[in-house]
Amino acid sequence: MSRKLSMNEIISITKMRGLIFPGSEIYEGLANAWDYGPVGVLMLNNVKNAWMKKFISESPYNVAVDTAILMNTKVWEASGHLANFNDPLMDCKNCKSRFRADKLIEEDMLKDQIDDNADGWSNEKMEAYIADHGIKCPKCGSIDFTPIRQFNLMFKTFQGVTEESANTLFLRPETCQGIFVNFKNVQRTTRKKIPFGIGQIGKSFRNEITPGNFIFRTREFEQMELEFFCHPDEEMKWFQYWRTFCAEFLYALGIDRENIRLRDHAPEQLSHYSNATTDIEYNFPFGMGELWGIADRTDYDLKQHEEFSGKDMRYIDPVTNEKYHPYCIEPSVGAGRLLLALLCEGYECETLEDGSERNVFRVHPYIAPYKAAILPLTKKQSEAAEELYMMLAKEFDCEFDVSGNIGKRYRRQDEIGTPFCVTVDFETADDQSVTIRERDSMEQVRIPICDVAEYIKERVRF
RNA sequence: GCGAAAGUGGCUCAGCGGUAGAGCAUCGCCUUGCCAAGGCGAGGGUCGCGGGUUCGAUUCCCGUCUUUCGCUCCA
Repeated sequence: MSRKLSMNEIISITKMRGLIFPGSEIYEGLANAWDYGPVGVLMLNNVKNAWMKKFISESPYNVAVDTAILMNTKVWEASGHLANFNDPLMDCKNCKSRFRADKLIEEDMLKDQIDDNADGWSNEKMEAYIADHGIKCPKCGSIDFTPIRQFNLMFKTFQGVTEESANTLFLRPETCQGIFVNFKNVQRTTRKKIPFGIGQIGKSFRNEITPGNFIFRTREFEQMELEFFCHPDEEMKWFQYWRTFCAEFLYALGIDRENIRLRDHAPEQLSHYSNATTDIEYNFPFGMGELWGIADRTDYDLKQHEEFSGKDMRYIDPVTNEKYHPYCIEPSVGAGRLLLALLCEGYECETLEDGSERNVFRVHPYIAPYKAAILPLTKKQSEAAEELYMMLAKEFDCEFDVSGNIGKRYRRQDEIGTPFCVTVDFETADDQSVTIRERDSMEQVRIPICDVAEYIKERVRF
């Protein structure tokens, strides 16, 4: 008998066990900011390593980069973020509803059958239009709006010592632009032929209005993105390929197929640059939430950068000499989100045969923060256990714990997902063997000390 | 942004106009012979913050901040 833990229980355990702490906690916190603790950082790194392993190291197609968070502002002009990530918002003072000024104007124009839009208008111009045309609040009908306030989804900062607009920089809202601007560099230096991909793990920043659901949506987050470049004729083939590949990755990590849904966007839902998009959603405790977005970005980005930079972004096929803009398939997943999905999937409260309960984090051993905990049965075995710990710590992340009775220590390890507990007991000195207790089954095997490292390594592979 | 509720040790909470308690957790000693056992002991809180009333405020009042839950917004 077992039940999944609720989000609150997970937040509580992860805080108690040093996985995730609320950000800036001693100063009343900062909404939607979270810090990874000593245990959490191991797990987060393992999530990233798993992605690197499957999407880069083991891939015949892909290579990785790590590009700067701060980029030339022209990048964001080219990508469309300066124009599209910038919403002119105004509130109705009467009913407190919030609207986008440009949308109100466009609706009004539509009503009057004027074929125009408010793109590129200044705030003053939009405010004047709304006043002149007596546009009412669509909600309550009153005409009493606040002035327009710019709400930019990009975090702004300044380079240099003076805060002048000439020095304005933005924290990147997505990592992929660092890849697009380096497309030629990477292709030239790796001599990769199409199709090939460039992956990257890195932080992105979005000034979201929406609150978080724990680490689901944060303003600072880590993306694991692949930009896969292919011939335009093969876009659908590779879109399907990566769509399946990503789903299989999740299943391999132990996520139940029942909790995964692949949702294909309807044509009218697609972004302006996309021919096809699939969201891989996970059944979080708060509902289905997007985990992985797989987008066919066409040749939009390379063409935009070609236009804004004046540099030729085409690929030259060395065999046919065909010159073209490759299409790009982008599977993008949040490291924190994936980790949250694994927490939600793995944390269970299990009722044992004797009626007692244990919290256990059933996670793929590769992701588990510690692969093994080295436990002396009593303090008499401390020295021998410590020796074993020093030996195993060279091979993988281990923990050493002497305090409390053995059962208590097993439970502590269960709560952070340690797959193996290695117990040094009274017989160890005589038979040079130890007991290995497995997390999920709670079963024990006797293994010679010299085989322990190999035994565990074999079982934590991904 | 609106409404509601809540802020007391690491966690869950109790309490009361006279400067704080429990359980769990942590640490130490004893015990320990494989799944949160037991005994003894210890540490840890200016009761979110600011102001007011009062001889005295964790308790009453006002403000403020934060969090949670709804709605709204965003996508």
